[in-house]
Amino acid sequence: MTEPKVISFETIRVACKNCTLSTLCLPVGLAPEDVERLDSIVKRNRPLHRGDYLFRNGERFRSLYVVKTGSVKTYAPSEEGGEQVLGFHLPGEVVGLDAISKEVHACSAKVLETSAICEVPFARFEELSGSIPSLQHQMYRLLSREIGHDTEMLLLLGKKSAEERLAAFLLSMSKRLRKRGLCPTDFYLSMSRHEIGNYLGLAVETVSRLFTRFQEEGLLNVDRKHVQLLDLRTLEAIVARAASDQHQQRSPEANHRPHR
Amino acid sequence: MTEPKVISFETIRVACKNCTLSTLCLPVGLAPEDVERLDSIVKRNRPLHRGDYLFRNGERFRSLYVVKTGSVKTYAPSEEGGEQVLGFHLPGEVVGLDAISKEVHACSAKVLETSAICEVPFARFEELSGSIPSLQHQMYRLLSREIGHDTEMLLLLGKKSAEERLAAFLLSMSKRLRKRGLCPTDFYLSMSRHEIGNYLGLAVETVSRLFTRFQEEGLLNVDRKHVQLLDLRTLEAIVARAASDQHQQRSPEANHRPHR
DNA sequence: GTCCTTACTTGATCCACGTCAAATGACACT
DNA sequence: AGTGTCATTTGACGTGGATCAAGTAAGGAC
Repeated sequence: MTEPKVISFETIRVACKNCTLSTLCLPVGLAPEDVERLDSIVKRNRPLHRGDYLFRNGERFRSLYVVKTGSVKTYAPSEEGGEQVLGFHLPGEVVGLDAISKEVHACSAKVLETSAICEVPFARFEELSGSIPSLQHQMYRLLSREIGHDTEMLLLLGKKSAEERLAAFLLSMSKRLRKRGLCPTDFYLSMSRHEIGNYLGLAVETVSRLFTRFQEEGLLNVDRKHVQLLDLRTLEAIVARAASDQHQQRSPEANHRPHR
Repeated sequence: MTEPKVISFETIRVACKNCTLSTLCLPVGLAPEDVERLDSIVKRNRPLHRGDYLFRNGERFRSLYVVKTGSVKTYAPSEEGGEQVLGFHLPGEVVGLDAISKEVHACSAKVLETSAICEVPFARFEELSGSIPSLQHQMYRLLSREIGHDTEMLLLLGKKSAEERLAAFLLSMSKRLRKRGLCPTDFYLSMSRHEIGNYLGLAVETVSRLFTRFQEEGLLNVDRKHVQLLDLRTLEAIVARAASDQHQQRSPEANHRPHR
């Protein structure tokens, strides 16, 4: 409110219709006037900084948040500082979807680096989506995609080795960066080794050793938080390996009773 | 059409408004005429039997399925018969939510025992939900709840020991049966040890040994697929234990830079 | 009933990864 | 530059649970 000039500049720059994420975040085929309506309910707060919270565990659910730039981690804290990292959220991704059902946040969302975040008050969004079919459709898809993603993580945590997990994590980052037009082979990790390990169900030491080993094997270069993927092909092979090598269970259910 | 009496009896019996699951499955406060509308799009097929599929991996997504009686497992098959069991679905639970986004089923759903299943064609449901706000709301909540549930599983697979996993699984069954008015301490497991192990990320042998040990410790009785939980309190303590014992990580992020 | 298949159990090893310990390196603050 | 803090790395070791290997028992076909 101190500098109208800045505000108006920001207003233009950040409108949904100009957002570089619009293909990720807006429903395809949304009529311009509907984009306006959506735009009008989205709040654009000042940039947040490392350590800031979007919301905390236990707070009442009010809004969804869309990462515009930067990154956010969500985690379920337990007493005594223990926590389970639930996810890392990159630009274009929505945070807070799990809280819709309970109306209370079951996890906390913390900003990992200076980030721009859009806030979408859910009650208003829900109302709006009732009158814009393609918005509703997009929301169903968004929620469903999140379920699909969690499902992949279940597979990862349930069946894969440490090596496969880290490879999958790196490729996931790579794929998501590519989708956003960022370099998929050369990026900074805004989270610590500790957080990566926690997320993947591994000890920090294991993560560290794997980075070292991957580097020795020429799959990547690491320097601190900077990662350069050198051999996507092999990394993919490592992830895919799980399917064939592992748990070679000769599906005893496959040929169940011929139940004529 | 041979016995109108039976047909009409069935028609009445299975209508949504008479369904014993309605409090689980219908939005609260749905107007009677809206229930009718929902009812009219729901298909009620003949009972399915063990081994039947609701849908398979790769098929085009058309409908959601609601388990009315019986149970269903969903799993992601990989070549050579390996698979990851994604979930077991009890009466009142919806199957297929993860396929909305991709329009193709990424997993298969197989019936574990003779079951009655309602089919809800999604396109028609989606349309309907656009004109019934509370139906839309319920759908958002349903999808969100699924995300929350997956999130719990992530924690389970990422951080908990074999013992904790099995205890959590049994308590989850118990809780869900209780919600449906069924006996929460005495039930049959319609899935094999193998499937339980797969679901929990454990080897069959480990599951078997744990059942034996839990029985020795007086926590439950098992006989084949029949389980009687004797000491819910202790089982809960085992699950909760994870929070305090495990990964006693003194959250290095907790007191991050005081970023004044 | 017998045979056969497959589920489950139990015991004996093995190893991937967690845990413990210590050294090193970044970065922030003075 | 000097110091303290904390992230990361590296090494040594221990263990939970996977894997391998029988043995047992239940259910289905005939």
